[in-house]
Amino acid sequence: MAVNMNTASQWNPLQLQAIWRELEDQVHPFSRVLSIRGEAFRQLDAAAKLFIARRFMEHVQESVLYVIDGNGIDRVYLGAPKHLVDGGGTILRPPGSNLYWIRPAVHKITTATLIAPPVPAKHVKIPRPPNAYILYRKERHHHVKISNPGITNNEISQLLGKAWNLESREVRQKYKDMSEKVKQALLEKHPDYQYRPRRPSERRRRRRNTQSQDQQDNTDANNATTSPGDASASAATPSDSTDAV
DNA sequence: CCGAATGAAAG
DNA sequence: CTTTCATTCGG
Repeated sequence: MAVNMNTASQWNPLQLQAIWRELEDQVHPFSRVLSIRGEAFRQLDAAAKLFIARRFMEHVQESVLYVIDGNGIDRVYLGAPKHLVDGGGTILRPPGSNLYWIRPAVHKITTATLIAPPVPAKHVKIPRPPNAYILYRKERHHHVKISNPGITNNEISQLLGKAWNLESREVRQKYKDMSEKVKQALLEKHPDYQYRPRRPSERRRRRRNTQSQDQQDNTDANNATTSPGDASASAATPSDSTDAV
């Protein structure tokens, strides 16, 4: 496993064909992942792996990856990562190591310990980066709570919200910079991160009314969410009773 | 889950 | 413009 990627394989073309024919038995219209015995895989050099991968790619028409089985079976899989995590599996990459695929946990997980580093899986939810005020509040939360026995979190928010607005631009800028750094660190760790808020529909109904909402109509003080725009959504207001999770 | 603050991001 | 959600944690 050295540097030669583009050099010729130690296997001649005829041998490569033979290796491929054996694996090709697994190929059918619905197979998206190839299974290769660990022992056989270790016989392959870089060029041979590339040869096989390209052949398989002709069938699946997508980028593929070699992934070592992390469930205790001496086996390697070739395919797009998404097919390995579809059923809830996880692909882990211990630092400086190969990729391991962890099965959801069907019957027996014998060698789960093989993969110690808690590298986040593909689809774990990444929390959004905190904004300047959130960092400010987080930093002072404990102190405020200690200083004001019995204070509630909501009151802490009110207190620190006031304090925040009274802070100098320098102080606020300091936290703004911090939030920016936190965000950059997150993007570095998760280059594909994207804030994806759920649609209002798939979450709860009524949200609190903010500034200048005014009392347009006091028939139902509980019903907010009146769009100021037009009459398109006036009558509807679907679901209102049960939202929850 | 909600709320209470602020602000980033998305629609 | 609107809403979600990042922080906190008792209700």
